[in-house]
Amino acid sequence: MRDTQNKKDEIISMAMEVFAKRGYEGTTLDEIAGYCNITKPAIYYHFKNKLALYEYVLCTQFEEMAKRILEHTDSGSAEERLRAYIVTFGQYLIDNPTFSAIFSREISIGGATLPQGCIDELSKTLKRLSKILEDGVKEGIFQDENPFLVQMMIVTPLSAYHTTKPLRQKVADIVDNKYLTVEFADVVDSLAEKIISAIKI
Amino acid sequence: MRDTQNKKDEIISMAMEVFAKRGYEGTTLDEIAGYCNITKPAIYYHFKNKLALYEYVLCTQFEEMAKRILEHTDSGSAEERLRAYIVTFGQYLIDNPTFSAIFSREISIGGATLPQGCIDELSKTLKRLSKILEDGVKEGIFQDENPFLVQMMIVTPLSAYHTTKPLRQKVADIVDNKYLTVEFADVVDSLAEKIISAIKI
DNA sequence: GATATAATTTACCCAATAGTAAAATAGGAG
DNA sequence: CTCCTATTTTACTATTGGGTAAATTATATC
Repeated sequence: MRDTQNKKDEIISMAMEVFAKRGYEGTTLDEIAGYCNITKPAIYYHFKNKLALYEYVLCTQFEEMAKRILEHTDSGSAEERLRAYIVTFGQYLIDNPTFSAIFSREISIGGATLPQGCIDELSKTLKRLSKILEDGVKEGIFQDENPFLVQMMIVTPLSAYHTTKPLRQKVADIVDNKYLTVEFADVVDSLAEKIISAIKI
Repeated sequence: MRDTQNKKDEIISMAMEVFAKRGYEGTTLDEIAGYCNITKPAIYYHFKNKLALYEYVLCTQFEEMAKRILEHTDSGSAEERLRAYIVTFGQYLIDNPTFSAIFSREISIGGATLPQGCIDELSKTLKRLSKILEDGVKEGIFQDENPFLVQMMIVTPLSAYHTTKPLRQKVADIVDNKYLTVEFADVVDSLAEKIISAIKI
């Protein structure tokens, strides 16, 4: 048999890019197939249908993201773990540049079509964040905060900042030039400090 | 002539709902027409095509939002104006419940397809925010901050929080129940205090 | 009431696209 | 070399959905 795993991986990788750029509805399997130098029915050999491919891509990403966050936030003070939570998420976006568009779009429809697997992974990260915030309160360093809001304050500005580079160029004249050239990694660090200082007692 | 403006307004209103729920690509003109109890070609009498309808809806909303923000942030101390900026945006989402989904989705694709009119309106709000932050620095109460990031810290958590109510229900068991029932207006106030405390000296 | 015009419908066309059936091809095992 | 199975292609179907032309209906004005 031929090396099908490579081709399957290529399909997944290209699918991510196209889904990120065009959204689920705007994506055509022909476009994905084209990037992989295969034809559409070859995709159907590897995946049941378009939705299954999308959900596979989505779940893989959510799993990987949750795994990384949990790994990096399991020890240290509450403040250290909160910082790690934010920075790890930011680093995940850097390492997976197509994820932020897909993630933002799913959030924008309230996760209505998010497969259960993704919701479970999201739950894991939220649970971890809740624990960190709770521990911070016990340590006497954090105020009591709504974890939903803190979660939103972390993931949405970062993924949006990541996707809106072209938009910032278009409104460049409005703002001092020094802010246009900021590295995303610095934005992540800056956000982490702001959030921590916002919830510290 | 019949009262076409009412019907046109109805089309716009229904179009907003459907675009919010399904995204641009996922929206069909037949669905919009159905909600208005008319047929598809009647939409074409009022609008050139699907894109023109979408852009009309989008621009109308962006204009109204920018207008409100500018009106409410033109006097007071930098801190007062920053708080007003955040609260006015939050109130706009409350008053226009379909806007947050549309807005988030546009942000998620980096504003790539955003018509120039919307970019101009967005620029106005960003310019205002930059001015507020600058004034705060002059007043000696704010640190020097990246206005792009502050803008993201305001608009993205609020619009995402607003759209993800169904998602929060799905992960309800993870988090203390008291956080599930928080009113959105309180979330807005809470975010405003956090952002202000984060950038204060 | 007749006429003009505004608004809407019926009946289409056409392109795009998800999905399928069956043939073709490639490569490994015997 | 031959057979078997995995993989992919060719050729197709069916449907959806944006868009249009022309007929139709309603309404205001004279």
